Amino acid sequence: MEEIICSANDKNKKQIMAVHDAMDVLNGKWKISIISSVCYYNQRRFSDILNDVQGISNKMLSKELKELEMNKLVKRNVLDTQPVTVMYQLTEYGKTLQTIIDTLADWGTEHRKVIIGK
Amino acid sequence: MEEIICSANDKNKKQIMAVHDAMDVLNGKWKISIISSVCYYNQRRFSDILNDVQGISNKMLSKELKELEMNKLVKRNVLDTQPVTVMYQLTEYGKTLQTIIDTLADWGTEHRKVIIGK
DNA sequence: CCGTATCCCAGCTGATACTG
DNA sequence: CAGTATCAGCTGGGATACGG
Repeated sequence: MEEIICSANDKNKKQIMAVHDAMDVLNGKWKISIISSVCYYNQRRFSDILNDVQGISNKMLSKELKELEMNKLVKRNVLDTQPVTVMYQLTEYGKTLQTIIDTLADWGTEHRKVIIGK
Repeated sequence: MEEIICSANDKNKKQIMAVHDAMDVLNGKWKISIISSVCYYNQRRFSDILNDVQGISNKMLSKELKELEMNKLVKRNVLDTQPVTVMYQLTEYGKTLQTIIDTLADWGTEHRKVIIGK
């Protein structure tokens, strides 16, 4: 009986650690919003993301994108145009975040109704 | 045809806004980790959460819990013991976050494998 | 045990301006 | 367009100590 309780606790700890591991990569005020922009549009330019993510500055966007690149979640593509066009998209690995983003979008949609209802 | 593209874009915008709305409540370095602790244990004491959420200080935990209370995601229960015991649990509304937490835990579990694999 | 109070600093962040 | 540079303010967050 005690072992069951114990193993149940261990499982909880693991779940909590797993959430922590996920948040390690998704930390920062803007990261998840940026990912959602890139994710829903498949491809997205710097200035577009700047518009999508309400309130972010170019400095922060630049910084957060770099971190996402370092974590192999986002890929940067420079197109040979004049002036330069830069496209951001999710890497294959980044696409595994889709479920998380969708779940957040669903909850956010419902949450908005609750808030507006007040 | 153009209308389809346009409405598709509108849909993307809405999704991005929805994610943004969700993150509005889940902002802060620790909030999601705290919720996962309270959520997986159903009930959790202040000092337990302090242990679960690796790296958080009592000051930050106190502050974040207050914000979660204000947003009606977490409920605070004071038990009449000596010394006082305080239990935190998710409200009914907070429980609607379960799917998000689970999704994050799943991704985090896989992500950990990838990282350790390196 | 469950916090609050105080001190204090690194780094996050916004604003503005500037470059290729 | 896609950033970088610089300045300056604010806040997140640690350490420590204390109160109910």
